[in-house]
Amino acid sequence: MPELPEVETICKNLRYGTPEFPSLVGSTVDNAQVFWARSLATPAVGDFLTRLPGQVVRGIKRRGKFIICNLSQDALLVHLRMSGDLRVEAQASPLAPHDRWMVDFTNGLRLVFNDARKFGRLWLVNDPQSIIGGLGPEPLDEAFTASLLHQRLHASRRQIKPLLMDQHFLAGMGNIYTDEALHRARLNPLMLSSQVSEEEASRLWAAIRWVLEEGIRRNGASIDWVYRGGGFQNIFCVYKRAGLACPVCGTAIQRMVVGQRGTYYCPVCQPNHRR
DNA sequence: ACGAGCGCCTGTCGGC
DNA sequence: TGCCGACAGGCGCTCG
Repeated sequence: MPELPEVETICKNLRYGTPEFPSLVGSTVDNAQVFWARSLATPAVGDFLTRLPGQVVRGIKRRGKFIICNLSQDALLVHLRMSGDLRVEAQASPLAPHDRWMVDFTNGLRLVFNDARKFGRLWLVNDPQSIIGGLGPEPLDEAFTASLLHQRLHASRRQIKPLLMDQHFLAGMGNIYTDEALHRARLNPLMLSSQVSEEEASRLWAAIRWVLEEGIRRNGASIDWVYRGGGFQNIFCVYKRAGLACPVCGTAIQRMVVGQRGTYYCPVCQPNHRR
């Protein structure tokens, strides 16, 4: 579910606070509770519960789709996967269905992880690199240039869509933003990465940056019952729009399956010339 | 070095 | 109304 812009939005709320709650930064952990043990990837629950109390939140950042909460000793890493969500609230608030774990702070704040599908994961580690070390470039970093993208595309011969969604190739793209970026760049999702020209790579680079930046500007996309408040879904060109008119040319958007994922594209704007 | 299939889970929606 | 399959923002595994 959440892709880079949704994760960034959640991160910002934790880091800077919201109208309702202040930033988590500076808070000291009082205690933690785990309601669904499999949400915790590492360490074992007992370790987790004893290591956390007393640690202070030093900072909160994002890498790809990971939320990294730097503590005085360790780092807390959260991956939301398909349906995960993090919220801050007062400790008097009632728990909600699907709450999987929570951390209470000595200042009365509570961080809660809600995850209907139970795919989300949490790690408490000394070295975050052990978890996120294999991630590809950060798409909004200055270091991620059009020529780097072109070069990396030519390093493999894969269908472009699954490659863009491979977190080792590029960190943060998911199903929605990939479909939107490919449409904006006028590239067919099945196109082989090694056949993307320099000009096409340049278009794709600009499209990736645009959809991610616009997604962040609009606080992500709200699709289901989670991630309320985002607005990116209002400007989808292709995603979940099968049968509707392409906003560029008016042709009916089509759906196909690529790499086991529902894939939306315009057959006219994104023709499949080469395979 | 690839892609396909599947497991992990719960909820929603459309068709019959 | 109720049941049943398809599908959903992700990712790691095995198997050709």
